[in-house]
Amino acid sequence: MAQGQNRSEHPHGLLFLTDERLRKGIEAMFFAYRGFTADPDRILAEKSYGRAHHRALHFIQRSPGTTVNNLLSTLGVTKQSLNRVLRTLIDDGLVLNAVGTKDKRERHLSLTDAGRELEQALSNAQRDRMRTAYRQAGAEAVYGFCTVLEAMMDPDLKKHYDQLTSGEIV
Amino acid sequence: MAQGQNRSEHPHGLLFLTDERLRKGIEAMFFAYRGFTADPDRILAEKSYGRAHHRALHFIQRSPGTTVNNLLSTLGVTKQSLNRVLRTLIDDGLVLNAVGTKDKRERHLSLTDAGRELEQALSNAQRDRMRTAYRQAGAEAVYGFCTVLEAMMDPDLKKHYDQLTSGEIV
DNA sequence: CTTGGAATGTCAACAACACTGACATATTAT
DNA sequence: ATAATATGTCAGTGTTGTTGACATTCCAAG
Repeated sequence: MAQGQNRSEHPHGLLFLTDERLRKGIEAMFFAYRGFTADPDRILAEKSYGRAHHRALHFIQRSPGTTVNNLLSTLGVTKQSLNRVLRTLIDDGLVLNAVGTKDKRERHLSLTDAGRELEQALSNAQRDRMRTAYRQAGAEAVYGFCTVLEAMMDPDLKKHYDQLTSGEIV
Repeated sequence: MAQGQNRSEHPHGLLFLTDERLRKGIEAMFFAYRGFTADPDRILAEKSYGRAHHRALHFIQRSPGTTVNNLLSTLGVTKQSLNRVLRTLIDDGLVLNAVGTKDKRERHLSLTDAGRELEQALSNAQRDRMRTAYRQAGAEAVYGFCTVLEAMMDPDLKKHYDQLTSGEIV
């Protein structure tokens, strides 16, 4: 029965747009994301932290001195949700919270030595898997990988991504 | 200071394995996954369902007649967690729960017409974004995309993925 | 200088979704 | 008969997200 398959099939080499191929990509994203987070998750569990702590550490490391508001829009969560995570990281001595010099309402976030250490451990674990996958797949595939991922992002999120990858210092 | 950058840099065109590139891929995964789930999430929120319901509907649709145990290992959650979701889907008349004929301990799961309808709506929303991204990136990129994702999966999860994409009927 | 708004922090309540542990019930296999 | 399997359920807990409300501090504009 016609279950809406091949809605986008064209005779001119657009077979990669069939519903079957799209579904395969969807399932690949699901299973790959599980692998993507598996290694950091193990480290986090030991320290009784969660994925949210990893994300905060990552983006603070990536943009040292960033403000809460900036981190908020990068992570896409509410301030209440982020604050709970930041609170524990600050109390545990992993994150520094400095009142802004120019604008004293702002708080500038950065990692302490201990924070950098944990972030490194998490990043290394995650990069190890990525590196293995990259090497296995090859440079060409990696290029395609990033191209498709970028095309999947919401425009608003893509801005944050581009800002980070352009390597500026906030 | 040496922050462990370019740990894997080689002189022979392996620049795609630098820590910088790996970090870019990690961030791409994070932002892309948000886009990946955004559209279904909107539909689910209307019906006060969550992502877990979507996953269950998806894999039941994909393997009609599958058992609870099989779904359990595909999703990688506990039976208590899955049961909560299945309970609501069965009570709401989206999923059928049939006692096995061969082995009466097993329950075979399948979608009702209403279940298929919702699953289609969710899948269409998700596929629309994938299709746009695929078309934008091109066939070559899509091939690389899948290759890298597959290399990122845990071997156990990859088995489930391969089983699904080989198109068998459980 | 007052006032409005921005940036931040915090309290409380709630929901989704994962977990563990324990226990019950069929049913099949040995 | 007994052990193992497949499933369901109850109770409790933790992480992470949400709303809504309210306070504080500070910049900026009238």
